[in-house]
Amino acid sequence: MREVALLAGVSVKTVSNVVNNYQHVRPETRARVQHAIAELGYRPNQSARGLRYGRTGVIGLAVPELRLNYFAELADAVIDAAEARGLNVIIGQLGGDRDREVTVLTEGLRQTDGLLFSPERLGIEDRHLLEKVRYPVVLLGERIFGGPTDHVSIHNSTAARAAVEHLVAQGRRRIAVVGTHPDAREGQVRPSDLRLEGYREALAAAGIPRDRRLERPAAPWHPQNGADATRDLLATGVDFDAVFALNDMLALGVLRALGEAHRRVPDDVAVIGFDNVDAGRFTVPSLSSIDPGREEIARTAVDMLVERMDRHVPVQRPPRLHKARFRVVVRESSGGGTEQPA
Amino acid sequence: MREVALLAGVSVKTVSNVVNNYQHVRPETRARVQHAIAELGYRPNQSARGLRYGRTGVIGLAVPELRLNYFAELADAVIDAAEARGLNVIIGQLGGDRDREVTVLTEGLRQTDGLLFSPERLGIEDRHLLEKVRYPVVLLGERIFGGPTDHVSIHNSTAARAAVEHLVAQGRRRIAVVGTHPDAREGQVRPSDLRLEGYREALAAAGIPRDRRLERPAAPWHPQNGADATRDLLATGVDFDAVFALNDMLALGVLRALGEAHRRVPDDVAVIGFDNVDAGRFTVPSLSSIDPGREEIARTAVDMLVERMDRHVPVQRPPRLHKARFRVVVRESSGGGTEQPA
DNA sequence: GTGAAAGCGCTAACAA
DNA sequence: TTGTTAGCGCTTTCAC
Repeated sequence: MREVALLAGVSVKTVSNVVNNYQHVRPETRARVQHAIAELGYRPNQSARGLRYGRTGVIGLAVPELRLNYFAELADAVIDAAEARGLNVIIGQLGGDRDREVTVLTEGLRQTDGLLFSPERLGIEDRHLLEKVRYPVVLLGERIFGGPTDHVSIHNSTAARAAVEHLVAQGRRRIAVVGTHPDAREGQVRPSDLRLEGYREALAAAGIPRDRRLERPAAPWHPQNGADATRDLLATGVDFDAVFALNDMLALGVLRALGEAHRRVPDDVAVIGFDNVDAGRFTVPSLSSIDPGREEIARTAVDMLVERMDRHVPVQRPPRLHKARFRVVVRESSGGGTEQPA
Repeated sequence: MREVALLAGVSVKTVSNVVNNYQHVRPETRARVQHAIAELGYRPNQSARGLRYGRTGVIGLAVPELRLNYFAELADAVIDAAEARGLNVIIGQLGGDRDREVTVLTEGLRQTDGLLFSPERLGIEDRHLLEKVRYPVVLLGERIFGGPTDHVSIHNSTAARAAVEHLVAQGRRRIAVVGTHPDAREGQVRPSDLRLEGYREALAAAGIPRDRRLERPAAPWHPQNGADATRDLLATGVDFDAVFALNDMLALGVLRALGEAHRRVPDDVAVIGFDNVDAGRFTVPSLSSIDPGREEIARTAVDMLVERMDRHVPVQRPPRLHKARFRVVVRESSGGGTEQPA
């Protein structure tokens, strides 16, 4: 910067003014400075700026794994939402490692002003960790509720109920659910429990008796486990005409296992998933699902974080919980077929 | 930091020593400082560190879109490779926007020491842009060759040839290719051209005459376009017993269109893709593909970048081109089926 | 409209 | 083993 000032024959302050688009700089001076900048290939040192401003303009996003479609699509949306506010995003992978989740949460990601945190292992019982965090955090997901931070989540049970109600509306009565986690611990709330709850509510509302043989455990939620659970279900010989997979990855496995067993989808068995990942649009048949409103989640979370990072906010607001709007997306696997195949 | 020093009754330097795990600190002093740190919730200011060190410890990764499986999986691998070297990663999405690619390349991502750059629009003709870049850049992908920076790429034509040779080895003779880009411009080298070249080489080597009706254009490489191209191919009525999709996204669409047309895979038509994205493991039938060695790509690229960022490297090395090892992954869609389905 | 100087938080060099 | 000082590159304040 000093060199630029020297070359342009001005002070560093004027260079700074030009770089920051300060209004009151004579056009001629501005041009001379810009020329010098180009000449020397000067790039402002962002660390120095960050030091001066007290903020880096970078936020962190911590997710389990980027190769899981859901999180890749979430990260995509978060990056775009952050960009719209002039922020960059550092992405950290937690990798299903509890210790790592604790470390990232308590220390934050380097060089960031705040963190969007989507844990996979931490639960309600770790809520106290959030109390101690010294920088702005917005929580994503369903693992922890009632913490001291802002939180963006989805209508798990309501959306699950809507999914099953859709199956019921298609005339299905023997509706299996794949992906339950039977080893519930007291105080733990997991997406699987909430979605199962919605499933049961929908059955009850339709006057369909619950049949525990139709509730199949599968964890973690990967296609392999969805396929295995479906094979188990088929092996029991119990009758069913629909499957609600608790997420789309499971649903991919369900479709696969049904295909292997020559059950036609949706004729013999209707299938609906949860998350509406891109992959579901490309299967044969295409997969019905619940769209959790990823753009809304990303936008809201970034907005909340920005607000918490902003020191100008006079009063510290109490923590907010935002649940994004969801949507039932009907595709071929549940008898829709109106939507363009891909 | 001053406050911590005050509370612990030491100088800021000692606090610094403790924070940086400097060896020669008396255990008792260290404990006192650590206590003060915990007490005050002190977190080192990374901007100040970055300013002092002349580096931020953050690198940038610029890719077209994170929701495209290939790039999500690449980003996953890059983040892990960077983490292994103590670096964080800021991810920028280029979104198929040429101007944005130019901006990101020339300005870099904020707060980063270097950039891994995987453009989608810039081509050979933009090589000169790379000349002007004032910070370490490693190029990823197949769009630009012969530039002044290090470059990590894959054996496009060789791998494509191996894919088609695999189909030939399965006894296929009427092998279609989906995903060509017919509007070649002079001097442009695109992955599609390189892979098509490999396809033709394999046919020639097997003594199979080339049939232009079997070369189907599709762009961009999305499932929808793969499906459309396959439907077109089917509509022409020309005979074929295998399809080489130039990437896996196209292949998903190919599988879909074949399924709709009741062509059995692999019995009637064998299919192989390129990229080996996770999604290919979960289709019915599972998808054969070319594994481009993502871990190797990520590791090599990060290593090269780190080396260029390191001022201790005495001589500036000439630009290097590393082509990662690939692997033909045989799954059900090309008559394999030995690999575990999911 | 432009310049001079102070200081953001940290660590390397040196001193004690 | 610990303390003091200078300065990394920038922007803010206050002169001019």
